[in-house]
Amino acid sequence: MLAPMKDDKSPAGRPYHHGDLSSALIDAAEEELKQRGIEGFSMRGVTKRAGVSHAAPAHHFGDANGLLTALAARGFERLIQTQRDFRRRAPSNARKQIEASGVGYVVFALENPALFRLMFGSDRPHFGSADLQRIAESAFDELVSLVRAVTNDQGSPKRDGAMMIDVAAAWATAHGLADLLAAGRLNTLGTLPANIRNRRIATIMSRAIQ
Amino acid sequence: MLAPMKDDKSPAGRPYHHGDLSSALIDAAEEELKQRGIEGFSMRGVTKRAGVSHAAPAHHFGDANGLLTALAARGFERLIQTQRDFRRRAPSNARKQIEASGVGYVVFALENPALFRLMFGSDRPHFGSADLQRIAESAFDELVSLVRAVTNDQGSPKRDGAMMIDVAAAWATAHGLADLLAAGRLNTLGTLPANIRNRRIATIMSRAIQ
DNA sequence: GGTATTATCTTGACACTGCAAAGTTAAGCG
DNA sequence: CGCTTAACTTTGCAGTGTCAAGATAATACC
Repeated sequence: MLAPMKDDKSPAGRPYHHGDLSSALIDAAEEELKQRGIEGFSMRGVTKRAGVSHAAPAHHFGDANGLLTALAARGFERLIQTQRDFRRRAPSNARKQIEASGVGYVVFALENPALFRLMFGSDRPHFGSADLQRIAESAFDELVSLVRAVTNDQGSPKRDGAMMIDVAAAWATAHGLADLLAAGRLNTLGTLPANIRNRRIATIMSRAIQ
Repeated sequence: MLAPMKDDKSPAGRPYHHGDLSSALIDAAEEELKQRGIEGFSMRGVTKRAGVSHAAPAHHFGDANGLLTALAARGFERLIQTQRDFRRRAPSNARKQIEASGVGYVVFALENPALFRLMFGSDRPHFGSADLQRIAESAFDELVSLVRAVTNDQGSPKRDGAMMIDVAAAWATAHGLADLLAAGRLNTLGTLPANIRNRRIATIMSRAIQ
């Protein structure tokens, strides 16, 4: 007679307890987002990918927006990382650093368009969440310190008001290029080979800080 | 005995044929969009506002995205109009004109944040539609001719490649400011009084064209 | 080790959504 | 008047997010 084989699998072919469902759901959610975009994103699609029931995420994330909040936080981590990668390969002077940071921002958006839109073009993540707020703020803080480094390099540190303009100009330039390119709205620039495109992005970034 | 009173009202209290349902639906859709955002937008909510059955729009717009396409087209018309309004009140020299155009772009986004997001941050409108494509292109063309005017003013007209950089820089700057400010992400700038804020936007715009 | 508790996951139900099909009303036109 | 067609309603269906209740496994405690 057959043993009940209760040791590792349920009759459905998978263990009742997933083990690491929380991060598996974030992975599945990113895949779902990549393939169907925010506007096609569905919780039941995510759970299908992860092979669990449609109500499984509730315990970990509350509702769908809770899962998207965690996904957005992962996005900000990756954005920061991409910017650092580009800065590491750039000359160490402050202006080149901020140009590289802007190029990293745009490259992130091009490599993760749906995630970028979740982070900056959606109301679904809960931006009041402590985790998300902290990581998003730290991305902003890096920008501010880069701008400060530029103005310090120039000998005469600017007043706060003037520096605020530089911060707004730098962020807006990177963000505008990122959003338009990721949406395919700026194809005269977007269809160029990556290295040439990135040089031009750096040129445009350099104008923002004066 | 009662007359069937078939002259003007149905038993539901409204005429069976609306008369101008098409534009009434676009109005209702804009209100729905303003109140619930793209991500809360629902066709049934729109028809409730317009006081018709939930399937009434199908005849005029096909599906929900068809209605959003018409709404996006109205958005581009209003964007162009706002930019023209700001240019009309600005000095006629080319640089001031492009600065004013950028300020108009941002002001439009601040006054119509949900519409702006529909136009630039959504995949739902059918951007291949002839009407929408034409009006969106004409907005882009105005930008290109403004940039050309600047470079012509400077005596030596630039080559196409250089002008393309100026176009990308100007659009990205305006778009980045618009998107970030409308999303409340740039509050050091966004919370200033409108006239001061607009002067700073013009300053940032002026850096984009060199 | 055995039992109670708690965390994790499933099942079922509900209201809402967009869309398609079929029916109803009115308008245009001979 | 009658026919055709446009405009709108009703009905039905599959898919969605969320809630409540149940099932199962891990853990805590004795």
